[in-house]
Amino acid sequence: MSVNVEVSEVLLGIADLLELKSERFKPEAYRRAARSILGAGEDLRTLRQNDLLGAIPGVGEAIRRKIEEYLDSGKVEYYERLKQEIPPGVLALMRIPGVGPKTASRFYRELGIDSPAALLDAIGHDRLSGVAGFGPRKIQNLRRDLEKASGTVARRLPLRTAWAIAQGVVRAIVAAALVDQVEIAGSLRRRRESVGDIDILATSGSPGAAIETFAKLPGVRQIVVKGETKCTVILDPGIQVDLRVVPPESFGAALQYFTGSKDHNVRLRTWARERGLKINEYGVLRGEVRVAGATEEEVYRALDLPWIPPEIRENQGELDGAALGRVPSLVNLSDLRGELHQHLLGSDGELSEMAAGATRQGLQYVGVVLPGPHEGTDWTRRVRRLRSEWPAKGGPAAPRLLVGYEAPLGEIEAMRELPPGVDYLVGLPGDGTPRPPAPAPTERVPFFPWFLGHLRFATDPSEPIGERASPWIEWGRNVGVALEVTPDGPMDGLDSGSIRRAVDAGTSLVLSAGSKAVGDFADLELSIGLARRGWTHADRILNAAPDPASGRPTNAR
DNA sequence: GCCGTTTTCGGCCCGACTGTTTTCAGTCG
Ligand SMILES: Nc1nc2c(ncn2[C@H]2C[C@H](O)[C@@H](COP(=O)(O)OP(=O)(O)OP(=O)(O)O)O2)c(=O)[nH]1
Ligand SMILES: [Mg+2]
Ligand SMILES: [Mg+2]
Repeated sequence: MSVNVEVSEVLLGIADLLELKSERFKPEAYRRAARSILGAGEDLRTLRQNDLLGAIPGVGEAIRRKIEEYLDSGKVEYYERLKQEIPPGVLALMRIPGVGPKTASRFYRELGIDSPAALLDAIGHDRLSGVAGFGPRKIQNLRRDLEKASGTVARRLPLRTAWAIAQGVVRAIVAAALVDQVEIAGSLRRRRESVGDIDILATSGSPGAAIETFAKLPGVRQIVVKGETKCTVILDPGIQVDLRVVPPESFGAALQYFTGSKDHNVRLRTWARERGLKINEYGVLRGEVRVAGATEEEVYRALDLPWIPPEIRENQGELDGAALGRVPSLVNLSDLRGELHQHLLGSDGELSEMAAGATRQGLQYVGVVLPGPHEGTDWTRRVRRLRSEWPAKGGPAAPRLLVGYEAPLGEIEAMRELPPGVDYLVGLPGDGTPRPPAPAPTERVPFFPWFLGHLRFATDPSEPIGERASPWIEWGRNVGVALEVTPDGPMDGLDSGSIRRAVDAGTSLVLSAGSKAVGDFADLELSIGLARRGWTHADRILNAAPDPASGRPTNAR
């Protein structure tokens, strides 16, 4: 587990314990610091070396000291002391839906209940009925959730999985024809590598009917909450989906609210308040008068801010930049000229499908990557056939074919010339490869265009990707090789923190579609999103260039 | 505990939904 995750968990634990002690403001301060550390995208040890721990938003003197204590000793004394005061099972009570610090501490203090199992037992023995504030509905809901939740852990979903499910839900909502505008919001719109739930915003002339329809969608296992403007359901695989419905004139304000992040929202709302304005999901208000709300641009403009791309709304400096009129210019889907990591499956007509898919996506070239061996007549035949069967005669719009050769990194590194018919190389470091080879002396490095592909720095989601990616990023810059970004996450390819470090270091990137079907380039949108989260400009991206295989070094030195 | 587009001290975002209440606390987004 990365040290950032470990420290975040300690801080969240402190927050829970303080909240059980009815402490005000401190719990939120610890939670904000924890979120900020996760979103920082830089290893805490590195930040500490550069004396930058205090630069993390929400980390001040006291939390900085606790982080240092953890880095030095693996423990935080304050946390250990707090834990002595409250049994661990009481914290587990707070994970039950609808049970917060107030309820959990009442269970413990008034009824001696110190774990979810003890709660279920108490309900079984009817010890809750008659206790003030616990009516039959609450008891019934608790029983249901306790029986259901035993053994299950709340898990976050990989971006790509959530994206596919969300598309399906959106299609179903649109098909029901009760909504006008629909947009995916929340962490999915911000393209976080993993998301806790799926958030969807809609406008509708008949919000009540829209919500009823949503709650009855096929695959809905449980309706968690359902009201006039919002509905939360659990889908069959145990995935939570939040739908929020607002009137059209509030769409922009609601999208801004529902996209988050929470810390971005809170900061924005605080700025508004300081200017005598109020921001909520219905608009920006001066007194009773709404001065903005239909579009996000309006909302930000009401605070004299430029629109901020969703992918960087993490309160990690984007607001301070925007206040100075500075918003980074990020790579767009339309900047991509091609895709460099397609494989052949051997199916009939796959090349025309691939070319057609590329054309639909507006791509000018497609790189088909062949595995070895690259010698002998067999290889020559494969390449010749590929080139001759590529539908080049499809008119001026037809994408060009590039041919790549992929092999284990050691083989690629040792190559002194490109195999016959090949335009570029793809080096495969292998799963979990901890360190790159020593950089070759400059004069021995031929300037072939190439990149590192199929990156898998972790073989388990708990492993620290960012930490393992760092030496490769540096190596990539020094050797002049790009690193691949795929939409798969969070274990494959680069995470956005690593991407941001790569951008800062001057390492180039290749954005791939991770195609699961021939000619399917749609998930390039997710790779773009990850690159945007890493504050990437188009000039850092190899396949945003008109001719990525021109033979130039892939990086400016 | 953190922080500064009038504060280095005094504030700390704002609203929906539920269950229980006879007017709102708690939880969640
Ligand atoms: N103003 C404000 N907005 C919030 C708050 N909590 C959540 N939001 C907004 C911003 C979030 O991005 C959005 C959706 O909430 P979620 O809990 O689903 O969070 P998010 O999607 O960002 O992350 P997730 O991956 O779901 O954990 O609602 C809050 O306390 N205040
Ligand atoms: Mg969410
Ligand atoms: Mg949500």
